[in-house]
Amino acid sequence: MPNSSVNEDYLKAIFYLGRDGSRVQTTALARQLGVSKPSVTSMLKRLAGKGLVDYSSGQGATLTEEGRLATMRVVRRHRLLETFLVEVLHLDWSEVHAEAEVLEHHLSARMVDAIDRLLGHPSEDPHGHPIPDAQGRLRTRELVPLGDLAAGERGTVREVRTAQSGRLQRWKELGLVPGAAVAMRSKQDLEDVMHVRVGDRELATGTEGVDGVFVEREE
Amino acid sequence: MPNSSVNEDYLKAIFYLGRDGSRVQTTALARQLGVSKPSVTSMLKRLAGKGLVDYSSGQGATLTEEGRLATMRVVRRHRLLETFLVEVLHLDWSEVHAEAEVLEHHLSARMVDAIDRLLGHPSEDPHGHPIPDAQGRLRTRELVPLGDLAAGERGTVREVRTAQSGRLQRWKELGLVPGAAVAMRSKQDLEDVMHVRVGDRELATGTEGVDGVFVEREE
DNA sequence: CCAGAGAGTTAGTCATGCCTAACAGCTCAG
DNA sequence: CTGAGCTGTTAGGCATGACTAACTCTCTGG
Repeated sequence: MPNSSVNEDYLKAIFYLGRDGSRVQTTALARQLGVSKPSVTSMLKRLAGKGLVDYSSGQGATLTEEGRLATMRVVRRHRLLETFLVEVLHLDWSEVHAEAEVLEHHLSARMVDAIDRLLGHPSEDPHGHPIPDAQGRLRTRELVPLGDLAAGERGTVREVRTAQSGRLQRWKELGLVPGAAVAMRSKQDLEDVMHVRVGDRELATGTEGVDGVFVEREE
Repeated sequence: MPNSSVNEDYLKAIFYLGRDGSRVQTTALARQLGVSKPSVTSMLKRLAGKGLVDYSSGQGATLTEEGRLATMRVVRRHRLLETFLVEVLHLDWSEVHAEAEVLEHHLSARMVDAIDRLLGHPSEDPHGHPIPDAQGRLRTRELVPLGDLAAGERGTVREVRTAQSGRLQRWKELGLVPGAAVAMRSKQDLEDVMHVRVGDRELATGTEGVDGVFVEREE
């Protein structure tokens, strides 16, 4: 039995919520997926039955190795799709997430290969997320939230993490896209205001406004 | 509620089986869709409840106007997808049907428009099937099965109708593709053998071998 | 110490689609 | 005219994945 669409959504959510190594809580999954807590409990049991997650009542869930591989295949499809939608179909950077979210569950291996080939085997998607390779390996980088830069520090935007198209649109207008050079000018932590140079423009913002923008620190 | 994937498969099947204007039988649908007859009965009731088909017990089913429009939207997505898979992703003519069969249920209006635009608003798919326009209008043509040509008659291949990739592959090798000029040389009806000129090649075949190849008669 | 907030579970339901078993009605061959 | 072979239906069940109601458990604050 291949994984169903819903199935894959749970795996992805467990993957993202458990990135810090912690076990993923029922409530966190319910919130993330927009379903009730009992739905999560019952689904975790089924996923455990399929060998995709480790789960014991009340202790949260983690992916098994098999579950992690299955998740990487979904993430690979998602990120290749986003790249494809932007590069080939010329859809907007800020809109492609929702499309990819649906289609990622329905692409055959043949189509994934064809897209990968057409795009020249890209290593990251338009938002800077690394694309897992066909073996499920995912490149990792040392990134920090833009807001974590100290005054005077410089860096380069590498990833923008959000599923909200409005935020993406704003960041695009501000020049906060992967590759952009940034420099933290000053921070007033008490008022939650920071001044950041983005390319050759100045930006004043609160932490919330750039939450999800990740940069590589300049050495 | 949008139509589910299964839902759309039933509508398509009713559309194709009912092209001749007849009401579509439960058994025919069950065979076409590979499900049991009771499944069909129960689904027809639900489709009738949604106003997509006319159905009364024991009398077969037909599409309502609303059902026909919904079907045209699916057919449009399917045929645009096939064209796209061949033209852009360079998948083989004979393989794309299965892919399109899945994806047709999951394309947003935005993606359909993007594909349509990228392809330059094509009027037919790689197998020669007309693509319904965005308003659900479907061009109709006077086509006859290749095997119906009388000895001496000429024509042009316009559509190849089959979901079997092996048949498509064979026809491609034989040159039986949309646009090909054909001429019926001779027919031995008793032995079910006909000799057809395809482009500049000679082909000897039985009716079965070219069942699904439709031609436009030369005036 | 105990009340309330949260986390998490069980129990019971529902909708969607699928299945088999059983039965009813029609038609046609012998 | 009778039974075999269709057609099609009803009835009852199953898996998936969701829900609400109601419960337990644990932790924390007063």
